[in-house]
Parts: sequence; structure tokens; C-alpha cells
Amino acid sequence: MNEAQYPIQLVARLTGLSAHVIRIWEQRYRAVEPQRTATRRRLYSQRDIERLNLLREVTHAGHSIGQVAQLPMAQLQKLVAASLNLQGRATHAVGETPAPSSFLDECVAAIKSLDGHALDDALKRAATALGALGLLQRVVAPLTQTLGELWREGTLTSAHEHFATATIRVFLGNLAKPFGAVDDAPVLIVATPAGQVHELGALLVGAIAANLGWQVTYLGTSLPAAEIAGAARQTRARAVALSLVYPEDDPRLEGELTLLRASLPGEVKLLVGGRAMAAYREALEKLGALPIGNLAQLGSTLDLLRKPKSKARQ
Amino acid sequence: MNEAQYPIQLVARLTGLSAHVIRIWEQRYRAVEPQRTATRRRLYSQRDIERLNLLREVTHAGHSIGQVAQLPMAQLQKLVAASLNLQGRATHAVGETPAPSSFLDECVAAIKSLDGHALDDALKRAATALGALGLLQRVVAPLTQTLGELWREGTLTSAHEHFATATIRVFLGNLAKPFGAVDDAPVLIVATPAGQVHELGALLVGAIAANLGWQVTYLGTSLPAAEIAGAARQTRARAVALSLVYPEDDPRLEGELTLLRASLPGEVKLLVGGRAMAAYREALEKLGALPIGNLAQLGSTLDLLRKPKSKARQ
DNA sequence: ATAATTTATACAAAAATTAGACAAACACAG
DNA sequence: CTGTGTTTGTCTAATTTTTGTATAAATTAT
Repeated sequence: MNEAQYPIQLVARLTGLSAHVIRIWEQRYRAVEPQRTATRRRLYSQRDIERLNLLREVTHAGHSIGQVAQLPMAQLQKLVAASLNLQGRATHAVGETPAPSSFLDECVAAIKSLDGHALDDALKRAATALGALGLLQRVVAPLTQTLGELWREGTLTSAHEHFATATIRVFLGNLAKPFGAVDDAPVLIVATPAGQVHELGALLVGAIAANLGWQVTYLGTSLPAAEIAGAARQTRARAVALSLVYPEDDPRLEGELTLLRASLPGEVKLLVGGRAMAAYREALEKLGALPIGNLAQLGSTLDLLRKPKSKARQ
Repeated sequence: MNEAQYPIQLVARLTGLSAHVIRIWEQRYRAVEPQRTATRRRLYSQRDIERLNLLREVTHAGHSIGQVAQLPMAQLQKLVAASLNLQGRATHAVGETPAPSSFLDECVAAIKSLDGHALDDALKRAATALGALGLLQRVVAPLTQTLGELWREGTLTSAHEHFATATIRVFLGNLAKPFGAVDDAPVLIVATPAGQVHELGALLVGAIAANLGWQVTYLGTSLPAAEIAGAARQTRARAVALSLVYPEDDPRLEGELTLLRASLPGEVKLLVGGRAMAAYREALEKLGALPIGNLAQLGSTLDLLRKPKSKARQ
């Protein structure tokens, strides 16, 4: 564990605190007490840096440094999580990444025991540790898959699934409105078409898009094509994103998709993703829909769509 | 258990009270007496904050601070629950009277134009102006009715309804976790039975119950009786609340309700409310379900059920 | 030598404290 | 309805505490 290698200037850059503040916090409150070289130079460890990051968060949230400086890490994390209740802000942590899978396990355990508070708590901590996008890619996305598997094998009932959806929904909903209204942000409609009842994929898309600067209008699940198209026209959306997950063999879905494409203005792009997407690939190709195979692809596709018009408009 | 570290400024933000008021309430009525630092700075605990939140609700409902400031928490919660009765009364303390209907209009307008940001904003302002419970009974509850009417008369499409549900859902979800887990709080399961697809009523119940000190496990819509009963057993719930709104003539629903009652432990109470409740009244009576005709009734019923186990808690 | 760190000290802005004053709203007796 | 005293939220002012930032001299790294 002798990994204390970071000089103060670098720590300052990594934490966003000035070297002055870091020293004074140590001198006055013993907030962190780094190792020293033989000549009394400070050498900070990863843990020290993480602690400083937490302290920055907590003080930024309104706590006084003098009161929180000596609290143990767990307590600090709790305070940060509590402060997230009001302002869903995502912060990118440094290079720690404390076992991303453990967050997943925590979430699964909380869902199994129907403990909403524990689930919310785990998600919050994951959000602070991994940042918004990291949370989505490394916890929520795998979680939806895991839930599907556990459900198929009978470990979880649909009550668990509903419960998890309800809790995660609120969490992602908060994540999806990080920025103040940017009026010139392009609008994205997110929904699942009629017959598709799984919601988490759509929520995921909405949250990611919002974090990429889109103005997301989230419509929820199982919506007829005409409704989606109507909403797109009304909001002058630039694109519509659909998530297809569960019924992989719905004969009516192709008709819905065709109708949707026909009802949408030509310049409105249609993004389609989700586990069940592959089953409808031919139909989607015919319609010129953009297939989204994974979250990375979603990000790059959204970025592509974001540029064209905002340039022309400026 | 050294959990007192919130400085007054932060508490002011969290409770919506000014620091002035918080201090004067302490000086005049000893409403809350926070810990002090060695230099006489106030340090509030989460419990203190919770108490201040309750006091804000109660005074906002029209009680005078001098009369309620010293009441124990349980009593305050009871008053808050009872304040749901004062639905008709419009005016109370201080010259606010911010025309509660205007909030409603704002919300409806935002929903019509599918503007999630505006809707969220209106709800937020209503929440600070009216308090959590005031928001629920004077904005959200009427809103669900208004939406139903507009939908029936064709002004709104189901896209609007989905959109509104999704946004309000997130908002109510946040409202439903007022503060730290109180471990001895009774558990309430909230859901709609299979076939019932309207969610807002259930969300409303969940949010209100959470604000009255229940630990709410929210399961969402259209859940089979066996699943609901399973969740109730697993969480050792004290009661199950169902919301019935849309299909008023579902022949299977009676069977679902009977099955649910039979699958639940005898001591678990069954609360049923919602616009469609009347249509199933006979069946409900036979099952010994507690009918919830309005929000006031919900408050008093929850308060009654709350007592048996927990008695005195500061 | 130049740049970075360390320690100690100083300083100023922000935040919190107490005490007191004041006006609007309210309750109630006449 | 009016007048009176009480309640309650807001405000000011003077003081103390907290906290971030700056300065200076000595020491160390490159």
C-alpha cells in the first residue's frame, strides 16, 4: 500500500482545490495527513485524493469544512449522497473506480430485498464515484441485463422488476435534467412503441441524451406510432429514439414502425436500439432507421445528429 | 451517533425556512434546540431538519407556530395528516395566497406543449409555495383529474398523458423520500392491481404516505395479486394501498382483489381508493378493505394504522 | 539558478451570533 | 365595528468565528 506518489501541485489540479487550501485544511483541521518525504514534502495517496474530492463536494454542498474535515470516508459519502437529493450533479472522480461490479451487486441485493432506500443509496454512491455516464454504462445498463436474466430464471418476480423500474426511473429522471434549459438544444423524443413494455432501456437513452446536451421529451412505454409522431411534430424534435426489449416477435410492431416513419417529418431521424432490435433489423433497414447497438454508438450517433443544424442555425 | 453537522445556512436551504426564522423559532419557542459548537454555532442533525420540515408544513397549513412548536414529532405528523382535511379552505397565514389554480394552469399548459422543463419548474415552485402536502392535494390531485377530463374530451392525446406521468413520476418520487430511513416506520406497499394502468393516483398515495412517516415500497402499475402479496410478505408490510382509476368495469378485477386479500397475512390492511373504486364497492366491502374516498381520508386512515406499533419517538 | 514546497503569519470576506426594533396579521373585549 | 394587546415574520447593527487567500523567509528539487 505504499502508493503515495502525488505531489501537492498535481493533487491541486486533480481535486480542483488550491494547494493553499489543501495545506490549510491539513494544518487547521487535519483533514488529510499525507505521507512525507525525508525532507517533509507531502506525498498524497489515491485515498487522500479521494478524500479531498469528497471534502470538496461536501463543503460545496454547504457544510462547513471545520465540521466535516475529520469525518470518516463513509460518513462523507453519505453526506454527498444526501446532498444529491436536491441537485443531481454528476462529478467525475479521479482514477479510483472502487470495484464497479460491487455497485451492481449492491443494487441487485437491494432489489431482491425490495429495499428502495438501499437501492437509491447505492445508485447515488455509484453516481458520485463513476460520474453520470459511468453510472449509466457500468451500473444501470448491466443492471437491466442482470435483471432480465434473473427474471427469466425465476429468481426475481415481476414485483421485483416493477419495483426496480420504479426506483431507477426516478433516479434516472433526476439524472436527465442536469442542465438549465438550453433553448437551442435539439429535441429528442424517447419512447417505446406500442406493445413494448420494458422501460429501463428508454430511460437510459433519455438520461444519456440529456447529459449530452439534448433536450429530452420522455414519453414512456407502449405508445402508438401516431402519438409519437404527434409529439415529435409538436416539439419540432430532431430525432426519435425507440427502445425495443421484450417482445421479440410482435407481428404488429413492424406495422407500427412503418407507420411511425411515415408519420414523421422526413428530416426527423429515427434511432432504434435495445435487445430486441436485432429481431426487426430488416424492417428497420428498409425504413432507414439508425440502429444503436450499444451505448457508445448511441453517444456518437447523438453527437453526429447534434451538429448539422446547430451550425446552420447559428 | 454523532450526526449533527448541518450549519444553519444549509438547513435553511433544505427546509425552505430562512435562517432568521429558524433562530427565532428556537429563541421564542424552543422549536428545535440544535447542538452547538464550542463557539456557540448551531449544528443541526437530520432529525432536527426533519422536525423543521414538519413544522413548516404544519404552520403552512395554518397552525400557529407558538402552539405547535413544542409538540413531539408524532403529534406533528398527525397534524400534517389532519391538515389534509382543510382542503376547501383557501386562505391562511401571511399574505401568500398564490392562487393555487395558477399553478394548475401552468402545469396544464406545460403538458399541452410537452415542455418537461416548464412542468418541472412549475411543480417545484408550487412545492416551495404550498409545501409538499399542499402541492399534492392542491395541484397534483386536481391535475390528475383535469388530465383525465382533457383526455376524455380529446384535447390531450395519450402521448401527453404519458409525458405528464413520466415527469410527475420523477417529481413525486423525489418528494417521497423526505429523509433518512426511519427504521421503525411501518411499511406500506403501493401498487395498482392487474389491469389498472393509471399510475398517478398510486404515486400520489406513495408520496403522501412517505411524507406522513411511512416507509413506502412502490411497485407501480398492473401487478398480479400474487406478486403484490409476495412483496407485502417479504417487506413485512403493515398495509397495502391500491389505486383504481381507469377500467371501471373489469370483470377480472374482483377476482384479483379477492385473491390478493386471501394471499395477504390477516393483519395486513388493504386500502383501496381512486375514481373507479366506487364501481367495485360491494366486492371491497366483502373483503374488509378500507375505502379511501379522498386524500383527507387517506391521511386519517394512515394515521390510525400507524399507531399500534410505534408510540413515542422524539 | 530557477522553480516548488514548507512553515508561519497576516488579512479580508463570508457566515453566524445576540439583542433589539418594527410592522402586519390576528384575537378578543367592549 | 373599533381599539388594544399579542403573535409572528422580517430587519438592522455590532460582534465574533470561520475560512479562503496572500505574503515572506527558509529549504529542497531539478
